Amino acid sequence: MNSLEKLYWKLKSKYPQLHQQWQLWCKWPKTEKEKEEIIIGAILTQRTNWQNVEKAINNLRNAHLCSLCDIKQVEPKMLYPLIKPVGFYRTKAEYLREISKFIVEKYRHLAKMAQQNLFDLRKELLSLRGVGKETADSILLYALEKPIFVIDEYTKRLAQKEGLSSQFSYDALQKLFEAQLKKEVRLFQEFHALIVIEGKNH
DNA sequence: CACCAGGAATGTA
DNA sequence: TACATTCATGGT
Repeated sequence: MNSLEKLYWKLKSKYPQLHQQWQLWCKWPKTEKEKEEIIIGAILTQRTNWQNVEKAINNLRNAHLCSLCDIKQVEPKMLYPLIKPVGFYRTKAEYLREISKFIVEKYRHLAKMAQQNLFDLRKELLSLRGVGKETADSILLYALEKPIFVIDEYTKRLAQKEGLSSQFSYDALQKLFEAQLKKEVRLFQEFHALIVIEGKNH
């Protein structure tokens, strides 16, 4: 077992059950609707905490605007009051419309989208406004179930603390994780979730 | 009022 | 490619 595998098992035994939010993100299998909510959540969670995202997601659900197809149809302004709790709600409403429009018009639904290869999908996602590496990779891993490791601030901090690498850029860490772990979607999902839980716990 | 919260976009060497 | 700076809001 290498150092990353050891770290995974250490965290897994430390947190035998995932925090509420991560039960959805790591759930298996997911419905198409749940996958769409993951994408919506990935945009909304930027620069805010999950508690606020949950409020917004609930508002969207109650308004029957919690699917990519629905969001694509409505004026972004309709989303303002619903997603207000997450902050940056004007910008995020635009981002949601943009990604929904892109996915629905190009692929129609996520199952179709997931057939596209990882490299092209990542490039497409990164070309959208409001989607950087972390958000793109979160969508790829948790909604499209592609084997790509998500790096975030918690991952960087933990990597430094554990002395896992000499480089801590996004790309360097992603390469490291993917090289030392089996490229299994479930493993990548759960490991990243555990890293965040550990990070928030400190 | 200050600070926090799972970033992204742009500029610079 | 990597690091620094700038931008953008509501909750506590």
